[in-house]
Amino acid sequence: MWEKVLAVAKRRGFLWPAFDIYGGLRGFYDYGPLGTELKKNIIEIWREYYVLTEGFAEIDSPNLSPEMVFRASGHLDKFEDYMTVCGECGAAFRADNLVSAENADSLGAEDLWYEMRKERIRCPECGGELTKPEPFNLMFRTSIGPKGKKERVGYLRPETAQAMFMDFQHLYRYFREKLPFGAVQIGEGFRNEISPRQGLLRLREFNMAEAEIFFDPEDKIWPGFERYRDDEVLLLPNTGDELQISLGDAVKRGIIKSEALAYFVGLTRSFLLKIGIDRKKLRFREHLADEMAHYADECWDAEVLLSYGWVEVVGIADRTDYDLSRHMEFSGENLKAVRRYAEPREVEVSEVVPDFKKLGPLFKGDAKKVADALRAMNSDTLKGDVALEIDGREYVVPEDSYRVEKVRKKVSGEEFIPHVIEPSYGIDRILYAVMEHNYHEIEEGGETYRILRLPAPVAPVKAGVFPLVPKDGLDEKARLIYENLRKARINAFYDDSGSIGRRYARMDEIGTPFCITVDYHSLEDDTVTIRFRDTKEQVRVGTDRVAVEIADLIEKGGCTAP
RNA sequence: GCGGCUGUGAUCUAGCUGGUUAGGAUAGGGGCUUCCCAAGCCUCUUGCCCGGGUUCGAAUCCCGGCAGCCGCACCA
Repeated sequence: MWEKVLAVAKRRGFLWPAFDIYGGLRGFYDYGPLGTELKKNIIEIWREYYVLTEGFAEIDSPNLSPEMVFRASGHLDKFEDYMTVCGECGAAFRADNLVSAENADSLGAEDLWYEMRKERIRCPECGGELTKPEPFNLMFRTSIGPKGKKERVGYLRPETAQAMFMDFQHLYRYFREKLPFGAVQIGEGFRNEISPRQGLLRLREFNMAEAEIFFDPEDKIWPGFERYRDDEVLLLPNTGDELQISLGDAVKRGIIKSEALAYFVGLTRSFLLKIGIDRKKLRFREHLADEMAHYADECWDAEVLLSYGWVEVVGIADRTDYDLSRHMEFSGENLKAVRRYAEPREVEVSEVVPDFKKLGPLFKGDAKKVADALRAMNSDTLKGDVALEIDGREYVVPEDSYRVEKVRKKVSGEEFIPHVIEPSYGIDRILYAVMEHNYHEIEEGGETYRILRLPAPVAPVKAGVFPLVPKDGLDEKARLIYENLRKARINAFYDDSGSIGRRYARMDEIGTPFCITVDYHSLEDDTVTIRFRDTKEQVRVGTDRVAVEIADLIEKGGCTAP
């Protein structure tokens, strides 16, 4: 099946293997003119959901990041696996899975190699000799800046998400310090897959659309949940069997842990159906504990049934406070939000008050550093002389150079690290799925007739415009209609070659929902026919009404006569 | 990365026990014809995955690479 879909995609200009004239390279595709348009339309509808409807803020950040970002995000550690290969049968294994040491996954190449030899580990498949473990990271590494001292290690991002965490402070302020809010980013991600396969399903450079929704972990009630509460979804929880259930009930029964997460399951489902995913071939599967990403606490994948089997197209993960905490730790910046009280409260807190009259003479220029360190200590347990270590130097602070005081303070709120829910969409996979789910073959007189039944809003070409025959002024009239459609920002396609049937067929194959034909009748009463892809029905409308009608039909999304 | 199968115009394919200008169909362009669903006629365009070897001569045999499919492994 995918061969057929990809064959049409290639022939008609949706997708081409990249670098084709040099033999191609696995895991890279070019989008042709129709594919680019289709992708654009899918992304535009995604924006309608996330940016226009939800009011989330879209940002756009670099593809290339300095190393520290992925130290903080965990991608460098968690994703640097050590691979060992069998010299006999060629099977590859993760070295840390073979050795019995408890901390195996944190060992380096040398230690793993030592362990492997100590335990006399051989190939679990055939008993052959294994090679020394080699680090393997799925991120593309490069260097930033000129060679030499100023050179820095950089990586192409494996997800767009990190920028939204790093920009948290800006975003928080942008949203007037109110939670929940969301940020989105649409862009490329890069993963150096060992073995890309199956067309668009595993690319090394791919398009993703991600949203990060920041919220107060004590308040996972989601304001707009009503919108999807009664939607029936097919769920596959990690604890039991597949079930059809409304999202409201799924939350009530604890199958999905929060309304917030369930909301994005509902939103995702609505989006996927709108762009043409077959509702019978869509389910949401909960990750098993051991397949969860290092940052996730709960994760539901939207999966679509393709000829390859069930394929993940969207991951909706509860990333908790993992990312913000890590970036706080690695950057030293404060990435917290404030939970404001209705009324500022008076609270009594104990505080360390350094006595500079004593500290000054004692520590001279270091006095301020010492005082800061003192203030940072737990005032409840502080007593007596205090030994401090700052920047490798030891200080002993005598008991009489500070005091602990109870202070009454006005507190207007408390700080906390927001939690994050992340719906992450693989655009390329979705685009392929939309094509496959809408690809139909009809046998007609021994010939195979292909129709791509794309919903009108995603179809790359909205309308074909034809003169029934290219003479007697029919062609001029058709060209005029074509021009008018384009002026109305409707992507139309003019064609006067060959027979009318052939032209309809061409449009059907690329998923064009409507065809407008100028016939001899048009010359008399200034009407033309609109032909509907899915039913081949035709209706007549006035020439001056065409652009409005088509715009209206696209809006409605259907592809049959009204 | 390993193993199996495979690679001929845009697509499907013939040729592949080595031997002239690689044949067909579909698609595509131009023209004729045509009053609504791949009709017909004329005409034209595009190809042996890449590199090396064997040979007088390679699409054909051998080696390597690249790519595709399937299986294994991997997949934050």
